[in-house]
Amino acid sequence: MATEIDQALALIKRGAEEILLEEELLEKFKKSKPLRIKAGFDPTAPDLHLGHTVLLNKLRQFQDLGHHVLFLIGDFTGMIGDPTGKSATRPPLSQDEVKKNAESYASQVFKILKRNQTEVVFNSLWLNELGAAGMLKLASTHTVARMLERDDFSKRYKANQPIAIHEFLYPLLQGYDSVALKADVELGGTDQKFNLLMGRELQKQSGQSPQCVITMPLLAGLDGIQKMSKSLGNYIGINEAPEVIFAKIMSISDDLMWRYIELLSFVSIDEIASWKSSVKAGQNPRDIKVIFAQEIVTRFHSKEAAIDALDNFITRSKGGIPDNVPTMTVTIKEESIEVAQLLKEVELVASTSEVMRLIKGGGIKIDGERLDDGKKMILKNTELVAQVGKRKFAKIKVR
RNA sequence: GGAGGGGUGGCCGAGCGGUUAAAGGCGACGGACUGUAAAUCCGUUCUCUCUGAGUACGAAGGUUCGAAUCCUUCCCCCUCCA
Repeated sequence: MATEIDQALALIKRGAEEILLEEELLEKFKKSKPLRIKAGFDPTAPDLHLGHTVLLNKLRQFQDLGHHVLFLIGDFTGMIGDPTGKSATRPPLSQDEVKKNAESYASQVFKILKRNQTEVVFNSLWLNELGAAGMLKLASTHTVARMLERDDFSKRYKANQPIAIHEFLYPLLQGYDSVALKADVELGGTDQKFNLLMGRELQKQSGQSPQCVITMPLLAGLDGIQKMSKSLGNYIGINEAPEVIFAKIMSISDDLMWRYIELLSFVSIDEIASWKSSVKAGQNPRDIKVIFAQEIVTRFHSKEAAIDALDNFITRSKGGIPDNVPTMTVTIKEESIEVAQLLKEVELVASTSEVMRLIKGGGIKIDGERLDDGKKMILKNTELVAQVGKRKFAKIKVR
């Protein structure tokens, strides 16, 4: 019996940054009844990327151990916007929008989580009830000095950056969520540590046994510097096309590659260690990336898609045009259209000015031929394959 | 409420009446090299009907032949005092 719990603990510990307090978690496991595992998410339109899956995978592990996941959508706290990072106050979303976004979450999240062990909850349910009086009572439990202990706040304070009063309320509300949900465990990124601990304190104050806090490392974005996020454009989305996911993984730097593998791969720790030693012995790290890219594409698409993506990748690296480039159809009124205009039309580039620039640098090819004139006219009823840079391709039909 | 400092292109940051689409750095993008890695080198970096034109330095007005640069009002941020 003891060994089973030890195994469970080991599983949960893998990849986790920190567990507070581990002994308490062990105690909770020993009670051998399903625990309530909480994790909070933004109510904004979700476009899940690999960074989110670090956390989701961990939730899934809890489910595999028989526990119950409380998937919290912060539709109330979303009005504040978590001050972590740079987000400011956001306009509140309408009920319809929240509902739509929740559905969108469901369609993505259940690629990882088990439906029957997941409960989707909205914090507006209890936070709307809290009222001004409740809010004041909550706010009175902590001091400004305590709030300034939070790394993010103190940095901004020292740097003379503004901190709005309501931002102080965010951690309190998130903590109150744990009270309302009677959470046993809360998961979050390392940047959430302060907020997660707030939950413990508030639970203690209201006589509950405090939740355990598990922080997961933040997955670095493709730039290797900032955390992965959609707004920074350094992400790999789980809904992206197989070839795109594959290509993005291949472009990860060698140093960063190992962090991705450690946080995202399901292969055993021993296996990863053997990869590392073979690279050390001279194997091309690219080969490891291929294996890893296959695993990820398989997870979110299929085995076949992963094989195709690899073929695609090989073709491209030889300078060829891959088989399955996306096809776009452009309908024009005139008899012909300028290439520059056309490329902008299909959103291969952001502006015609950009086309002109790229042409000067030799970055655009049409049907494999380098383009040197942005004003070249393309006639109606023609088809061509356009390439922008090394990675962007499109088959364009002009009608 | 009072005193002072500040708001420049994705970011940082020069410029403080004309030669400024705005130095420099970072980032980003393209090219070469390569393993679509790193490093390095070269080029680009507001838009458009692109060897020309139009918009741009918090917002709106004004002074001037000419303003990011001077004046007025407004908005926002920071510091100190109350």
